Amino acid sequence: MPRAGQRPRLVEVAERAGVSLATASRALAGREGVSTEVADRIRRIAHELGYVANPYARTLAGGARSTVGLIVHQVDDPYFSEIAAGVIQLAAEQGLLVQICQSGRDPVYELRQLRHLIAQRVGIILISGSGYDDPRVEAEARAELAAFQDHGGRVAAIGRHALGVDAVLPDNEAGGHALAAHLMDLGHRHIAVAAGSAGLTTVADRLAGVTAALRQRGLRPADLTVVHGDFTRGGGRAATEQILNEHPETTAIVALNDAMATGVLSTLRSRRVPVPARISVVGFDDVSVAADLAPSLTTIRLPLTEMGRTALTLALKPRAARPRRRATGHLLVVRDSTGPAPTT
Amino acid sequence: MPRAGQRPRLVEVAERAGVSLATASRALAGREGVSTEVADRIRRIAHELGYVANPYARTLAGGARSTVGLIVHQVDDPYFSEIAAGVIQLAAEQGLLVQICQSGRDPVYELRQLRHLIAQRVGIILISGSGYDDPRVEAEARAELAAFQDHGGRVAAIGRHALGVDAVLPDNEAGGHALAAHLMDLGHRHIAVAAGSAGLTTVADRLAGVTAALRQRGLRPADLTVVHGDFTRGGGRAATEQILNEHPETTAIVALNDAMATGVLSTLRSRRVPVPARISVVGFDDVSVAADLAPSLTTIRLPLTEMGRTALTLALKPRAARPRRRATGHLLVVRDSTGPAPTT
DNA sequence: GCCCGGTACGTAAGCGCTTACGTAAGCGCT
DNA sequence: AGCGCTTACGTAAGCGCTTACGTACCGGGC
Repeated sequence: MPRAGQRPRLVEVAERAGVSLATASRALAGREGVSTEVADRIRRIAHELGYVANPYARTLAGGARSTVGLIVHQVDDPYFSEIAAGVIQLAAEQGLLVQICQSGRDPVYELRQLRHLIAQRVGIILISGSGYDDPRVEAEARAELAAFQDHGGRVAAIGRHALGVDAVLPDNEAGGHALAAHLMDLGHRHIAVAAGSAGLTTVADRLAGVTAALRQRGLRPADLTVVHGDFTRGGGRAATEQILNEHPETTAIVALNDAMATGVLSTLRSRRVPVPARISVVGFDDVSVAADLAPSLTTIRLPLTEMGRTALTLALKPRAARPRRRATGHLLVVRDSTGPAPTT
Repeated sequence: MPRAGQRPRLVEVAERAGVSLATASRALAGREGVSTEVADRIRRIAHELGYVANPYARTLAGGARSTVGLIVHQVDDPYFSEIAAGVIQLAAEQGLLVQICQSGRDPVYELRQLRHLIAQRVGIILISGSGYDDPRVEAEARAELAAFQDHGGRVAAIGRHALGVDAVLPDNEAGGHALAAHLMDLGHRHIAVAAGSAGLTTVADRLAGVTAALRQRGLRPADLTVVHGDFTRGGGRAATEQILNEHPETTAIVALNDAMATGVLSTLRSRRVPVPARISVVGFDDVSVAADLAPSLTTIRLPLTEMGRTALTLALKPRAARPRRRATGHLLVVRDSTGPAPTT
């Protein structure tokens, strides 16, 4: 008998179908050992009753955990919100729930969030955002994730390669290379980099691509100005001030992500420096507003939403012998923020 | 005895403390009926063991549900991602987990997500984004939420008032009024509105504010051009095309949110229409990129992140006799996209 | 001295589900 | 007919926790 005002339970479904709890459970789980007619009848009745399994009971009883934990640095950063959108989309299609956490770019806090998710017994953990250069923290995260996987959890990372788990990896080095090459093709020789914190692996990788391109064309790394700061709009502003003051000969600024590029453009505008006539600017990521900045931003396109989907797809597959890696590819999108180097 | 490689259970804590399961549970829940010394000892041991309650078992047994479901239209829309950031922040402070769902601006799909969250037995539901003008769907959502609350769930809405639940309500009408007044102060008399879908209550409310301001100053509503479209960047682009083609006398465009305003600016730029010299543009919401568009956008500031926090705060309080309402206030932020009406 | 009430704890019954194991029926085979 | 094997289902034991109820003990009032 259905209890008034309560959600139907599996027993109700089973009773209505005239079968036992076990059979009903098996039928709804799509497990074998139930004849087709009976299974169909059970499913039909479940649907009629609006039955939805209680995930707490299901998980407690040892069934599949159906929630995925997503760790981002900051949801209101478009880089992460676009990734999150991809994850949430695919999760909804698969009937999974997404629990989202912010780490605030703090490795220690991130570790705490990670432990919290594991304690909450999520089935899948997706961890996005640059890794940290601090071997201690990375090692702890690695160990925690390894243990989690040994107990049947699944993990995928987005944009970090040092965790020993499946990963979706943007082509950071190649992208950095393409940006620098593009600027040099335009005649720029005095290039400055607005880089994020030195402790982020993403920063290091992108920077490596830039310096490689310079070296390839005969410039010495010493010719490159690199200013580190926050990997955010504010960091871009600060870096630009410093570049303008200390390296006035600069004709092009490479911001290592679009958030910083936004700050760079903002400062140049308020300083009335014409872009790209006097200084060219490039970003990295191609978040969706990049095309709407003024001038619209030349940048490296990463398929952010797709990256989110891919990461979840990896995590839904059974664990492989060795961590899988998916490169994202990269695409230089040339817009209005870059132009020929000014002829002195 | 601790089972190898498993997370500690409450029994382990209880055994180590030499007490029964019940006492351990009471102590950790901070319930009374346990002497201070014993409770302290239990808590200390739990901490030493790294014990974290299994939320599935806890919820199944009838304890407090500790997860909050957040429904947004689209996470990668800054309006929602900034709200989400506020919710996630506060949730983390409170030790709650946030499950996030996208409705994709589809009322039917939204209803499905809502039912899904309820079926998942979340404890709190936060539902953000404009309401729909479709009384059938709203009524169903209302009924679903009422039943959910009757079973002890808590609900708060952000930006919708027809759900019969606690709500954080942006000052849509007053904001619309302020925008129109600002433009008229600048001498504009040929104003067009790039409005979102007519079926969204937010659109209707903001539009009402605009027309009220016009009427107040002696313009007839017929003098106002209103073009409906998607409540997105693309919708803003389309609306602008139509306005330029069919109402060339227009000197100011009111976009009813910043996403549309972005599209408006984008189209005006590609059409080489000087802003604000020839046409002024205003938006609504003040998402964080609004200041970085070119020209920077005059808009109505809503405390988005704060709104997310406030909504969760409301939901954490016990239900009141009548739904509570919190107005957000509004602030006209004048930037570079508005200027005096051109002297013909 | 006894009874009463309160406090501090233990006992055990679930919460709704999954699944190992048991069982009965049906089949083909010798 | 009897055997074993498979298939289709039922039985019941938990998963880890909360909580209603029971019990032991202590102090105070008459």
